[in-house]
Amino acid sequence: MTDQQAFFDLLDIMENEKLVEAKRFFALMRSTFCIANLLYADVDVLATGFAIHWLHHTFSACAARTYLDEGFRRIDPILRLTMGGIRPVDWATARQLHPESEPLFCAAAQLGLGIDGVTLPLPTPTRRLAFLAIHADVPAEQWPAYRRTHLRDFQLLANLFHASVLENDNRIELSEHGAKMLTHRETEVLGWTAAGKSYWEIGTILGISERTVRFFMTNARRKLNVVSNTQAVAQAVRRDLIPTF
Amino acid sequence: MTDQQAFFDLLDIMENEKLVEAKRFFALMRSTFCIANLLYADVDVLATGFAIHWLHHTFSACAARTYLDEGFRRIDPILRLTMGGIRPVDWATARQLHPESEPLFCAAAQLGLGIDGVTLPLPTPTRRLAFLAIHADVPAEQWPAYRRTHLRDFQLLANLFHASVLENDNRIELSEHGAKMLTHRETEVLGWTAAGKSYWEIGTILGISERTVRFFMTNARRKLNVVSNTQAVAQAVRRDLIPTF
DNA sequence: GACATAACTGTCGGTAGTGACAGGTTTCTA
DNA sequence: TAGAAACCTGTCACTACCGACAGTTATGTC
Repeated sequence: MTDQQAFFDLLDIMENEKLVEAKRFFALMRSTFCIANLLYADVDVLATGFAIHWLHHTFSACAARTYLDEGFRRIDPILRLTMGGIRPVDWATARQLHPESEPLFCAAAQLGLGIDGVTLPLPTPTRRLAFLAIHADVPAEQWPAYRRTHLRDFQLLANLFHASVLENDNRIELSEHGAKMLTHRETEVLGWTAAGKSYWEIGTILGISERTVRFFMTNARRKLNVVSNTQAVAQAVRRDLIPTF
Repeated sequence: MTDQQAFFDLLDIMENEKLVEAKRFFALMRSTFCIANLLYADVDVLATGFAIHWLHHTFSACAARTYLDEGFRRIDPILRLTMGGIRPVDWATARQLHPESEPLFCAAAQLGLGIDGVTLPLPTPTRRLAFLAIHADVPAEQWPAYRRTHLRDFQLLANLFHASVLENDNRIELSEHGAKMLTHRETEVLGWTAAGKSYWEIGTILGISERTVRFFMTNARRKLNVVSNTQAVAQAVRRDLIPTF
């Protein structure tokens, strides 16, 4: 089987080369398998609005724009299923499970995109979640057999590509580095917030203005590198930064 | 190829059955591939000393005792590499990279265990890390070809088994507290709120409406007898009602 | 004297959270 | 077969939060 040999060649590359560019990986995938399009995204699920760390795809600019403009992200059942588990997500299955997402699939059909594909969740232990979406280029009737044969190939290669991306991601973890100490007032205000007090109440308790309470909370949020008071309190309690009362 | 068919049968089982017991998975793996032993462990990397959540293996009691008694865990280079990345870890490679771990491999040889095997890291987004160690039962000279052929099978099947374990593990959390005050959904929503997510984002993550997220949070607030989400999270973290992430 | 840090205050506009209203389904147990 | 419990959804009115704008004063250290 020459098919087999192509896979093994690709496997050798993915296992032995330190860095494999997305463009190259995608090209190799498309030449090895019957793939129409690929999409790889690395998402920080801790950040607000799912901050995307890393994104590469081979879809047309038109298709990408439609997806974003129509707000399909909000109803995309594939995304939901991908975020919620670690099993491969079949697009057809996702479509069946969420009939409300028909507009998305109709739009995809109009753009000439097939509906046969699979998305592989690629979790990491650091609360980031990546996935590789694979859009097959085979007739619908051949899809089940194609999927069954190549899912294992996709899973392994996706994992190796994901490993390559992570290993070459030089981002510095700011959580430890930027963890400045909180001032007295910041600790105080955080403590009262954890006790369920509103800004106005805390201002009254401490004899300062509501605005100033907000100022301290904003500083605390920045120092803890979080986006909401709730998250700040969760961090502070876990790190034992505020006294229990 | 009957070999192929056996793999596909196993794949069908792993994809379609809700719960696959470790014992059965291991038996199926051993009958499908030339495998001597298997070990699956699910580890909480945040807990002190790597608390093991879930563990199953087919090694002999003697081998397991030797491993523990000799403190091999501390010098086990396979474990290190597994914890530190997401690529498959070859035992031979680990041995080469860490010559100081020779005692471990010598002991393994004395117990009649081969040294050809591979360990697959299986990360989750919740700071837990599992792995499946596969100890091959093929002559050393056949190992490279065997590995190349079946690594993809192992990767996919390991992922599916891991998914099965995770999906069936969520229900036994908090059992130590006896009176489980919060429901599963309430705990889940509280956890995401502590992570700084908005109602809309949580709804997207869990695949439910924003309104329903609000419903769960309202119930959680009432049960915890607090007035704000922030206070609820503070209480929940202090009482260890939500997992740390 | 320049600089850094902590404490403090005001306004505006937008988004997120909150309570109270009123429904629904599924699943399990008495 | 009734009822409880968990899960799920919608709308309205109101309040709280949050980022970005633009400041002041006091206390230190180099």
